Amino acid sequence: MGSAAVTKQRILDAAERAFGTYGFAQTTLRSVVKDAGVNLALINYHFGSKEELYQAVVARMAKPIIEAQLAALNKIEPVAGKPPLEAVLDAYIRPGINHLLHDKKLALERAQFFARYFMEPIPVQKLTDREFEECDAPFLDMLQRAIPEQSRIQLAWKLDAIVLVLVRAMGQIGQPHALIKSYSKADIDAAVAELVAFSTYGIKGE
Amino acid sequence: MGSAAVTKQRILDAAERAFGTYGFAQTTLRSVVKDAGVNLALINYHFGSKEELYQAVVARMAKPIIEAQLAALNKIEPVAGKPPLEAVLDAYIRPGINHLLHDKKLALERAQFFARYFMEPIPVQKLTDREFEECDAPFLDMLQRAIPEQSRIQLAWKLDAIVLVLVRAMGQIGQPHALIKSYSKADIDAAVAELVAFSTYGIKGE
DNA sequence: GTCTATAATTCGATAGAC
DNA sequence: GTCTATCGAATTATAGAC
Repeated sequence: MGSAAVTKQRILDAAERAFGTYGFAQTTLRSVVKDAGVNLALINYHFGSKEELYQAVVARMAKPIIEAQLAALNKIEPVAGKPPLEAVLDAYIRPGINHLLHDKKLALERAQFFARYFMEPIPVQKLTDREFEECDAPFLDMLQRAIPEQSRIQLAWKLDAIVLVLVRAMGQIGQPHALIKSYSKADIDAAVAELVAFSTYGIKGE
Repeated sequence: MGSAAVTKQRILDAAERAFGTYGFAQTTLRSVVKDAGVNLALINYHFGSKEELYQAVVARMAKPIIEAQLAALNKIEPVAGKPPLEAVLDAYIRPGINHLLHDKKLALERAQFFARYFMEPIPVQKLTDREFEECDAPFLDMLQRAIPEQSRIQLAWKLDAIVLVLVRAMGQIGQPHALIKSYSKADIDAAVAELVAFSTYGIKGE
């Protein structure tokens, strides 16, 4: 890999940490280049602007998660003509956690960025509106087949709520009362099971 | 009320709107005074700094909500020696929503501020760490009496998740797929019922 | 208490040398 | 591609008149 590619990656890594910790508005490009060990002007050279840097960080993170989620969704086997609710939620929750936490050295910063990403003010959210959009529709379709008696609006806010809880759980790893106790595979699997159960019964409502 | 008190209130109202819409970092004091119709220098005269203004807004909002939640908690009647889970969650969820949405003219901005408040980066959260702290312990105590078979850590992350979902619901009022469709009492009551059900079954996990 | 005017920083972005 | 140096804009905070 050429030194330019290395520079871009160092900037993206440092930006991920900064945006995840301080949010978009409170992140300064000067702190990013200091952390990355590169020159200030290189951000604008490689990415154009602060907003485009943010979009690049989001895009790099979203791509593998969406691919994993859709792959899991397509593997669901219907039971009695319906996809099992628990399987749909598992396909939604597990790939994101697994991918984000796979590399233990990067897990915390990825989780924190992901948590912060969903909590930006609307003007910042508009910068990356369409990144995860392609994933919501197919999951909502499958949810409606799993629970036809609930409206799409009900399922939509519940799915949104699950993303929130999921993101919250990842952002709090290591803190005293966190759901995910450590980055070990056992703790992660246990947490996923709890999240899927919480979501399944919460959504089913019975 | 003297004109100084009017000025302070106008600043607090405008700050609530701005902080709720743009977050702490992206809110400029210039936009606040423009919205409030007062002079820029009066913010520092009355509140000292941007951070202290933010703390004042949070304190004004938190006080009545906490009082209402604790009052509702104390009214719970045990059934067979245990407080009913649904009653505990109702006492947690309903007072906040009712107080925030009571005044229809202020409901949207209050809800949005409340949603944004929970989603600020850690440096901003530190400014107001202790505001809602006194409310968590008594509710966790009551939850443990309601479901003794679950650990305090399990109940803690689930209660935290419910706050998140609640806050999310309030912050999205009026948007297309929102849980709370309007500020009418009927829509609010319906949403509270759905949230309580979602939380009850999600927490119970069966 | 309220205003005008401005000080003192800080930030994103860029020009131009290498 | 990478660097230094700096511009121009925007911000918080404040000094001083009224």
